[in-house]
Amino acid sequence: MTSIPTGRLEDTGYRLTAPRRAVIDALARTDRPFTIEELSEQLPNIGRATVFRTIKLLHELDIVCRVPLEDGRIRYERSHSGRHHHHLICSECGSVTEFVDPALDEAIEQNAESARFELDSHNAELYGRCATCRRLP
Amino acid sequence: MTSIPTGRLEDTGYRLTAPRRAVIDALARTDRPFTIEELSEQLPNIGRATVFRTIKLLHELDIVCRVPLEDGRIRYERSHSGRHHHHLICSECGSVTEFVDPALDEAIEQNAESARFELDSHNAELYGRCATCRRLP
DNA sequence: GTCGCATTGCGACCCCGTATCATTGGATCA
DNA sequence: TGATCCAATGATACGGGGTCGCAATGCGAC
Repeated sequence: MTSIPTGRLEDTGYRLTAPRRAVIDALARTDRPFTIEELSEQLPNIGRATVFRTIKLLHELDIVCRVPLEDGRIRYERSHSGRHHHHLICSECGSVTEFVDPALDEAIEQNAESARFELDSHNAELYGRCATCRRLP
Repeated sequence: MTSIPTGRLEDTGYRLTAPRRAVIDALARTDRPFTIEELSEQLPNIGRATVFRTIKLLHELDIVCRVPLEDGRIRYERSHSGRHHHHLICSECGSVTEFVDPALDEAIEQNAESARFELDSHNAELYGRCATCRRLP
C-alpha cells in the first residue's frame, strides 16, 4: 500500500472530491492489475460511470496505467514509477512488472527516425512467465 | 493486391470453404487496416459471426495481424511479412507500416532475461505521424 | 449414398466504455 | 452567511466489438 500523489489532481485544476478520494483509496489498497468492474464492486456507493471517469483522469495524469493483455482485454494498474515504462505480464499468475529501458526506447526512436516518422508515443508489452511461476530461486 | 497464402489453411487441417474464400478475397482487395464491421459490409452474404471467426483463424495463422490503436480500438491488417514484426501507426491518415528490427527484439529479450522472465511473445507499437502526412519529400 | 464432423448463419447475449441529463456539491465572492 | 455558478456525480440508455448456442448445411471419407 503506497501513497498516491493526490496533489497532482489539484495541481492540474481538478477537484479532489469524495468519490475521487474513495477511488484513490481503493486503488491504494490493491497492488495487482484490476478491471474497472472489480474496482467498482469495492465501491458500491460510487456510480460506475464515476469510477470510469476517475480512472480515465488518473490515467491521463500517469497515476494509473493501462495494461493490455495478450488477448486484447485491458486491465489497469497503479503506475509505480509514474513515468514512461513498459510491462512484463505473466500469463500464469497475471502479475505485471514495470521496467524502464533507455536502450529499448532508443531502438524504438531509431526505427521511427529511419522511417521519417514523427514519434508521439509508443508502447511495448512482454508476455510470458515470471520468475516466481517458473519456480526460480 | 497481393495473394494470400491460402495453403496455410489447409495445411493446418482447416477447410477452405466458400465463405472463408470470400473473406480472404475481400482481404486481398484491401491494403489498409480495417474493422470487422467494414469487412462484413463488403460481404453481405456472409454471416457476421463467420467473418469474426475467419479473421480469428487467419490471425492465429499469422495471415492477418491485430493493430491496436492508441485509444484502445482494434483494427486488423493483412500481415505482409507473415512473420513477427512491429507497427508504425499514423494518427493522421491511419496508415500502418510494418517493420522488423532484430535490435529491438534483442533489447526486449535482454529485459526479459534480466527479470528471469520466460518470454512467450511481445508487441510494440509506435504512434505518430508518417512521412507523407509530414509532407516530407 | 450416407455417416460424421466441421462449418455456417442467425440471433441473443455479454463486456467495456461513453453520452445524456437532471441533480448535487463546493469554491468564490459579495 | 448566503448567492452564484460551474465542475462533478449518478442513473440509465446506448454503442462498438466480439462471443455463444444451436439448428441447419456441406464437405470428405468410406
